[in-house]
Amino acid sequence: MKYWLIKSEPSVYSWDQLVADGRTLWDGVRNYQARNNLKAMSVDDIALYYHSNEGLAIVGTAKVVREAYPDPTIDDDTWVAVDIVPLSAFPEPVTLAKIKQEPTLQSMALLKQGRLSVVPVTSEEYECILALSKS
DNA sequence: GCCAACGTTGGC
DNA sequence: GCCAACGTTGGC
Repeated sequence: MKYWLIKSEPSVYSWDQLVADGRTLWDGVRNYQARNNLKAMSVDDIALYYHSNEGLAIVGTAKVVREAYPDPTIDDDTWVAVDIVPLSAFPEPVTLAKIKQEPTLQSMALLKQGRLSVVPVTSEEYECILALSKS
């Protein structure tokens, strides 16, 4: 079991939209590092769902239900997509500001590599964020 | 809306 | 193969 964090701009595809759809394909990744992270995902891995640009917070968790396959939105098998379903919505969104204040989370890939849209999360970081989401 | 960070492209 | 120029992302 691995943990990830995936970013989406709410104006493009929000958490609410994911919940409404029940399932979606995570496509459109055009960055090699992010692509490699997508490829490293396994079924049942959990991804924290982060709203970038607006919200600036992790709002819930999603589960990987299909491993990387060629991105159907582009005619180039360099790029891949995965399928995810919503798992649980956070009672309290965990904001970026909060993450920056938390000593345990200082080394998160989210902070180190701000521009990467798919980043790995350690189990320690995951547990910490989960705890913050309940406060 | 601005700007910093950083990945990618292309000329040499 | 290096590095400058450029484009994109995302926080503020």
